[in-house]
Amino acid sequence: MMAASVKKRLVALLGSSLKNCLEKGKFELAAPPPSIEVEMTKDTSHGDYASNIAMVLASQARKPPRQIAELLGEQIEDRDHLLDEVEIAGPGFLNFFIKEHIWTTLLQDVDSLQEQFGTNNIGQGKRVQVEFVSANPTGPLHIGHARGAVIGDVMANILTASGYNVHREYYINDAGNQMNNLGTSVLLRYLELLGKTVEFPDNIYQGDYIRDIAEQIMEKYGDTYVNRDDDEAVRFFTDYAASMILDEIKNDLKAFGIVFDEYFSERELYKDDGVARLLEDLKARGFIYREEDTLWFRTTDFGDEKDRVVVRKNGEPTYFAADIAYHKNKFDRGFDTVIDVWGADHHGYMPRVYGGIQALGFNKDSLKIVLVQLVNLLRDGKPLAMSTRSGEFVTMKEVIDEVGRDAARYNFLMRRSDSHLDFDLELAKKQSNENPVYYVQYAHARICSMIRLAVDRNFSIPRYDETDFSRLTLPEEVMLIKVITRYPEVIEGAALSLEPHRLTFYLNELAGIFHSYYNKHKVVSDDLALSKARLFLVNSIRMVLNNALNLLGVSTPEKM
RNA sequence: GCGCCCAUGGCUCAGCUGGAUAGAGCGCCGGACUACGAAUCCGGAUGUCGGAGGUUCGAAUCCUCCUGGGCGCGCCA
Repeated sequence: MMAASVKKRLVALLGSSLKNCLEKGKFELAAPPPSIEVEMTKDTSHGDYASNIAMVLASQARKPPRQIAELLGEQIEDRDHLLDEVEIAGPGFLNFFIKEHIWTTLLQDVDSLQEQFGTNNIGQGKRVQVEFVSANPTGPLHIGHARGAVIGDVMANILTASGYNVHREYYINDAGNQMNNLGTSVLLRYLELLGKTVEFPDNIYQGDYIRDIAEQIMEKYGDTYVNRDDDEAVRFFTDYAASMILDEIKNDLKAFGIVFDEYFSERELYKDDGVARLLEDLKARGFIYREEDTLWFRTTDFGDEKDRVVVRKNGEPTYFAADIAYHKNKFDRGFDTVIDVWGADHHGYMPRVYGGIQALGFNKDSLKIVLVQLVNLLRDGKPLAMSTRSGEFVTMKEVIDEVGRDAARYNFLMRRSDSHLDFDLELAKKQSNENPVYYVQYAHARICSMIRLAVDRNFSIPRYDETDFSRLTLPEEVMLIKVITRYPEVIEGAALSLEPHRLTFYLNELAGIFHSYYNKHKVVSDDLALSKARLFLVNSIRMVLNNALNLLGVSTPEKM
């Protein structure tokens, strides 16, 4: 059974205190009470937690904030004896000083939950789809895709750990002009290989992988297609190439530790005239109009800067038309929340997609679009030029092969996703203090090493009930305990804000406090009870490091 | 030109959804292994939070304008 967090218990205490005040007529409110916020303090001289509720209430209660704080403080009924002291400070903060032994009681969760420690149930089983990567199968994944891939993957992990029922999906854009370009590119290369003189237009894909696929087709089918440049031939080359490339994409993702529940093909949407029927539906709802042989969606109704074409003059639906159908499909599958992870270069596309789902009657809030800024790939501080079409790019696979999966993943998680990221290959490769992933992994390995030593000396990791926590009196130990017990809140916050980077920052903090503690104090000593208590503590740290790194998809080495 | 995002120590970035004296890492200088792993630790300097107004008990955070950067503005995806 998970213990309620101290924060939640304080919120509850304040809630009933407020109720008492109102019932006893200590003050009156002109409006319904706002939700009560309790925050961890930055400075321990302000206690462990603080609430600003008195200041928030001041204007509607028409009393000075400090007076409100006094009244609230008096009416707190601390039946569980959580508190040493409630202090009124500054302009009207209520500062809570928690009894020290309360913290150690929270460590019971680490012992009883083990690998599950840190999980929560804010999701309550709600179904969430996370759609990410979704690169066209026109070439291998490159470094920019890698960042979105990791962020989407870890976000999905965090949501799973928060009680959501998560579905990971990759949308394959395999139905547009770019695909025809791909087919044509391979066809032309194929013809060239067979000795034909061919001209390559500018918009053709030129990477080596195009040539590889052309060679493969040549080996398999000889010159079967040499005199055919008709639509059917192009379609064959397109399908063949797309399938090869998609397989490679799947392999690369797998090597990066990323596995999808579903690869959803854009072509699915066209089956049974799905897109056409959707457009009819929208037309019936009055959002579609015709102008000069094209069909327009009135996205300006939803704040877009101009209306968008859904069916071109040549009669073909646009990518956008399919995308509305796709989002409808998502909601029809019963997801409560749909999350799209996009490259930030698509941000201008957001209003029309939000418009699309609203036109269909879905709630705007049920779609969350997370933008991931593009990555600048550097080597020794110098930028590497990249362009998919010209074939000059560093693939995701090359990056993983060069710097390693752990370092690559961790590097992508060290910044908030909407912030630009410089990814320096040489820096990411360094096994040094410039590379935070090793800092955290080293803490884990160090603890494992310590435990090995302790076991050699016939210690065992004590259970919670066998541990004498009164021996953990050092300030560093109290600090460590507090940071450990904060871990579940970090996950909850990361899940609510869809911000995976919070975990890496937390891990760096935890590892830092541990390393410092380690250098200052000996865990395994002649003092049996003390050693056991400290072993329990460091093993709890190990557990948190293990659980958090698992969520990040980063390994937890026992030796380095 | 219009729209979106960003601007925080020398550099790279956090800042928990408006809280108290704005924090890390790197870099720089000086120290710590006959002690559970030195990929570690300890000590030392650095800020008009791009600028100007506004909102309120309180602003790096919210609103307006300006400056400087990134991206977008296809019947491409």
